[in-house]
Amino acid sequence: MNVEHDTRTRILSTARELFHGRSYADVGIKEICDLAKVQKGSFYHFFPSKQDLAMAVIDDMADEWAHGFVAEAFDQNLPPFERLDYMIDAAYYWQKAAKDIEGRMPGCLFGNLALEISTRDDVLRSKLNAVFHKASRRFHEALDQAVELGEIPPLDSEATAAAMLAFLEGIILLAKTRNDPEVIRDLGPAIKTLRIELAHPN
Amino acid sequence: MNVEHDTRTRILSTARELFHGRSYADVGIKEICDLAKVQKGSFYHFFPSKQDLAMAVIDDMADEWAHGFVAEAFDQNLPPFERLDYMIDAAYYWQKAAKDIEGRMPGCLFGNLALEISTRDDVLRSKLNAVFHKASRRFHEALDQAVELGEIPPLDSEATAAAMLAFLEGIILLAKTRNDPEVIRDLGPAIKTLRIELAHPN
DNA sequence: CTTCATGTTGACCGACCGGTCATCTATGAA
DNA sequence: TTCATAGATGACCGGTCGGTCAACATGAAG
Repeated sequence: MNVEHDTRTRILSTARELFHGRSYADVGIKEICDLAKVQKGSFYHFFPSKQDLAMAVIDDMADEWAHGFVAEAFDQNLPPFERLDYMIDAAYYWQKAAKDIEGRMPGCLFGNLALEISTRDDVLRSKLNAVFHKASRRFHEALDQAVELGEIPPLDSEATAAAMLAFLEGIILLAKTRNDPEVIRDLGPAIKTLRIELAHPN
Repeated sequence: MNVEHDTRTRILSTARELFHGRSYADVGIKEICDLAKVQKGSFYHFFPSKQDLAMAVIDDMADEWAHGFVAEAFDQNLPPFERLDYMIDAAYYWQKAAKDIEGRMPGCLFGNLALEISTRDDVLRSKLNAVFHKASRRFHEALDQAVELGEIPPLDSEATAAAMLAFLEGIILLAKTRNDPEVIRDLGPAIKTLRIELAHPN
């Protein structure tokens, strides 16, 4: 039932917000429970450990992402390169909205978590790696279609896709460090200029 | 004297290693003291707080960086675009060496700290921002020289420089998440394809 | 020999950490 | 009506956190 899982959902969304806005280590279970109006024992009824919570948070966010503006941006009806612009725009507006409300740019939850915990927790690292891999596939698709349509010459679309994702994460990192979402808008469009050639056989 | 500052130096380099290999929040002062063979009271004789330690660590690393392989990579005698290749190579070999020794990729200390603490500590954030700004100046210089030499058409060299730095941070992030330094070598060279055009007056 | 600054020592502080647990309540099937 | 199960409660655990402090060692200047 809905009510049964309501507690779990409240924990999940509260944790996601806090992890995103601060960091994994900096947010305690007590704080999550207080904000979600859940008792600690209740928390551990749904999540065996903080690590499990993090896993669930990543899954949750990845789902919402995939079915949300990522699905919009990578709409098959859009010309491939417009999807890139859409993605940059979406990132910009999201970060800007967050900053307008909270005064600071949270950045990308996945990027944040990846840098914070991937040296400490291999399970979470590989989960985040999977999220990135899946995201990179969208870029890959778009690039292949752009080649098919003759919009760009053939290239190593898989590597270029990964490079584009890296660039996206990189500008979000820089923007967060400057606490200025405009960085995303200023640098973002350069994502379309990234190219990795096909390795030619020798 | 040397010996007088030896304790401070030991704290500093131990903290740098631990922060780089794990994270700011995950490393306690006790652990730093134990590894550096320093008493806790002694620690607080040199650093008023953990935040001050972080500041010193960032300064320390930024100095070593600037006078180390960054100075080498951006050697004025190298052709501008070869400096970019050099920088990517240096990042690759450094991360690879670290992984071979410790089994995991530490990534970029500045990037790690930036994503972890820039929403929590504005002082540290702005210090990290300054480090990035300084690093971006090297790219800027190289780009301006490439234009002067007629190697590339004129472009918005400041924005492109920032984009290149973002890309570098992005591929290190991705590589760390995949725990595979090869990502840097595979995607890195694409840094040379990044371009942001000059905004034309309308 | 005294004074003073620089540094060292380790016990100590309250707060908080992630996590446990016995106990209680609500619900719905048999 | 009974009983099992899912969930809620909050006290409690050992350990660690960042940080403090009074006492003490050392060595150079007067």
